Amino acid sequence: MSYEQSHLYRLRHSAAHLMAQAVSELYAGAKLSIGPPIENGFYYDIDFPEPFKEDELVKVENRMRELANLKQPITRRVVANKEEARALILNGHKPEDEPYKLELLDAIPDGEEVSFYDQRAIDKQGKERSFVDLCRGPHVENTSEIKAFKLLSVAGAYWRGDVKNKQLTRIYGTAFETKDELEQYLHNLEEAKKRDHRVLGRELGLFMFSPRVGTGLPLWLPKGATLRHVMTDFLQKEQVKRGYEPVVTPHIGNIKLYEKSGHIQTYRDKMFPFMEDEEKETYILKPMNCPFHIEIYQAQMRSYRDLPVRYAEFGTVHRYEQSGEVTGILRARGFTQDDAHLFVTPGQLQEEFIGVVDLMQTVLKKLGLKDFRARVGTKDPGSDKYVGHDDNWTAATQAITDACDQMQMDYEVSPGDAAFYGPKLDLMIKDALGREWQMGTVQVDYNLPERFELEYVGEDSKPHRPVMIHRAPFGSLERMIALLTEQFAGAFPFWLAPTQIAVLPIADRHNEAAIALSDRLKDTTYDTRALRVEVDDRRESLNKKIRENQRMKVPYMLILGDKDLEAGTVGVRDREKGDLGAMTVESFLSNL
RNA sequence: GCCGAUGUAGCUCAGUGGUAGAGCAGCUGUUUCGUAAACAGCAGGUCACCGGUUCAAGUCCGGUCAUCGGCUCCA
Repeated sequence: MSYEQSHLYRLRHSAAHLMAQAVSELYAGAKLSIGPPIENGFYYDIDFPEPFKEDELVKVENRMRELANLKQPITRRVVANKEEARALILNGHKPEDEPYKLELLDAIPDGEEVSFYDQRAIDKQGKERSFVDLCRGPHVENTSEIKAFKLLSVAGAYWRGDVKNKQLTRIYGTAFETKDELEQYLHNLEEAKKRDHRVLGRELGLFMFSPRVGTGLPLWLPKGATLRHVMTDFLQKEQVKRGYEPVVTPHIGNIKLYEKSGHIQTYRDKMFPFMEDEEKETYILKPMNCPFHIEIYQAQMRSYRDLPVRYAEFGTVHRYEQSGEVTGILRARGFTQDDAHLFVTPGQLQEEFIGVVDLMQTVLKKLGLKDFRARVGTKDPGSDKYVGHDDNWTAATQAITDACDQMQMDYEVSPGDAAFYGPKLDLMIKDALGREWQMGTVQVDYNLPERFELEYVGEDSKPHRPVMIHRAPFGSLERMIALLTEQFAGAFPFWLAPTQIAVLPIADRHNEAAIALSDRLKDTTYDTRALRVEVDDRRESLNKKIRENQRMKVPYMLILGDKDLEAGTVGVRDREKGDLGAMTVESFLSNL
């Protein structure tokens, strides 16, 4: 049974109504809009006459409890027509008091059933308490079923999700069948916070931010920088195998290039302020790498025999994200895309797209990510933010879905989630707090080749227009590292761990042997790279060294004391399994 | 950007208008240790910043900045 059909879903929906009833009683003039159940709870968007503060949640909660205890039966009422519905919404109020509900009513197509949910009861003072809401339902049968609930937070939310509309106050809450389940959920939330990449990023020494550098501009620390290198090494090797060629391009470029690409027109408000030189030329900090790669493509005549051309670059870009949306390295203002642009003939598009999907599947497998979904972002017909001809959009969308079908990649089509220049396939994954983020992406682009008048000479000696594929299997190194950190709770798999092995001498007299062991390990190649080893020769107890290396999630600790020097062994401790006992270095290495 | 919240030592946090505190980390000394914190001492602060109220502000009020949750937007 799906969540939408479950009793829990109805319970949460009813909890939203109960909250609306409490709010209506407590705040005269509060206008209700919508209040649906969501993945982990519910919310209700309300237009309050005065700002609603978070500390008022307790008051609302208490009132909800009182109303729940009245054991109000919840009944469904279907009205005959919109006039009757209108009267029921207004219930003696003026139309301007119920603008949102009336708008919702107007949006219901004629002929469709219009239903209301009604809950009412007589309280101890003999007064009738009631609440009627325009609603499709379904609901539970009685408000007394709503026992385990909690209001969580207050947020602003635009009416109908449109910034041009008024911002309403959204109150988030959650409800469960039992108090235990509620407690468990709240406990899990606390646990999830410990996995937050911002917390682990600091504890593990991966990256930092400084107010003296700027919002959303991460500083990569040695351990984090190592992680980046391991990831880029891996991907680079995969790409070389698949015929990609590396390129490197600057961080800034002349604005004219970006005017031609269309970025300035569509992207201006997301770009850092422009720079002007003494000759009055304007430069921009690049928000995307594509125009530079296009310049490289265009620098010479291209034959159909040269195609596909695949230019790859770990390109650092800067985007001026709104202050409220910067989130650690999940959403930074400076980040590095594992970018590549493929210039292909229309006939090669399908095969190349499949090749990219195959690369992505390889990457996901290596990273150990399973819990993701694929989304095909298509054009929202109602929006004017897109560039390019409809025919090309249709062909590109077809190419994407065909490739996915052939690669047996399950996907959902999501209108409105295309890039401004073309449709795309995105890989979506959730972070520790359950928020979904886009990681890898492949985008088909007929638009930029046209804007830049890209050509190749075909078999017929005539010029033809190539198609471009933009793709980034990680998406960005920053976001991918954030997501991996949260997925693994900081305990990266061995091949990825910034420090793979810590050598722990028990006493000072073992330091020399520890360093020798470390040197030997560093000369050992694992997964095409030298092993990453650290010696912990601080004058601390063994227990303390173990504790701290355990906290740093180092996969293996090699402990070296008198017994080992004598026997020619090391004490091996596994991050998960604990003490594995003494063994020779050879047998340790062969088990890696 | 907008709505709400938070900002005290490197980190986690206490401090209820009257002389800024703890644990961990750091430093110094002692300890040389076999699988998750040895012991002792020392040092560490413009209580985010600016302004106001008050005899007196970490504490009350206003503004700014940063961070956190959400909306919109995005890799």
